[in-house]
Amino acid sequence: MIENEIFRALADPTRRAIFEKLAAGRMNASALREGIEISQPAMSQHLAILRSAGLVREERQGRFVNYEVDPEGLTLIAQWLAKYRAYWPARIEALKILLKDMDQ
Amino acid sequence: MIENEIFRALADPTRRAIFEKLAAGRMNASALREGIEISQPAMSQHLAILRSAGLVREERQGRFVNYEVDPEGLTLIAQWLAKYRAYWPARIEALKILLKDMDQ
DNA sequence: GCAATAGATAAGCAGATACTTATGTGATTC
DNA sequence: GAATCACATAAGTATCTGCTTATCTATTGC
Repeated sequence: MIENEIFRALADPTRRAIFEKLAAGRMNASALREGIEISQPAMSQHLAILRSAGLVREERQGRFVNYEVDPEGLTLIAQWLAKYRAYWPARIEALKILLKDMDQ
Repeated sequence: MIENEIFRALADPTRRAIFEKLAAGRMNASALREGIEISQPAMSQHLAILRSAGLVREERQGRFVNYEVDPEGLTLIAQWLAKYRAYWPARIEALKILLKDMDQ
């Protein structure tokens, strides 16, 4: 089940940091390592897990591999979250702003 | 960091099942065990983790302890998700419906 | 072809996690 | 007040996770 992979992937703070960095723009694996203290194999392993969860996708460009956020994973989280909307507080401003953006 | 606790808590499929069951309505720990094959201590441990993550809250009622969904945890996930709204696909129907509900 | 570079994969290991059984704690019932 | 019930906590253990070092694969440039 992919839902399980998504939450497992995000359970690790290093992977969330990698994901956040990717959200700033597509980047190859070496560039991702800058600023995060992490070995090359560890980064490669984290990216494989994020990719398998559908949170990230890759595109090989010569001997570089560019990674970027995959909207599919985010959509699945949004769907999971939507199941519990009965419990959300009346105002979640961030989401209101989101919807306004979407309608423009 | 609570964000970390939330994602760690949701990384376990048994805990997500417990959370989902609680979303149907407040329930005590014994009632929660019905339908899920899990020992009493295991349930108690899972509930402690969900509670510590802010996903669930408890209210003691005599010798029973009623658990219910805590909106705080869900709000934090929504905020985390909102950070990446630039990557959401143009239409996430579930969330649109949510906002319409909220405006009424 | 050969060296260098970007990245993936393999194997091993220390620490974390989710379970188990056993026991403790607090409230209820008789 | 003794037994019972609902639940929490403790301690031990098998399994999982994330790291490490070592090695492999694929691409580039000479």
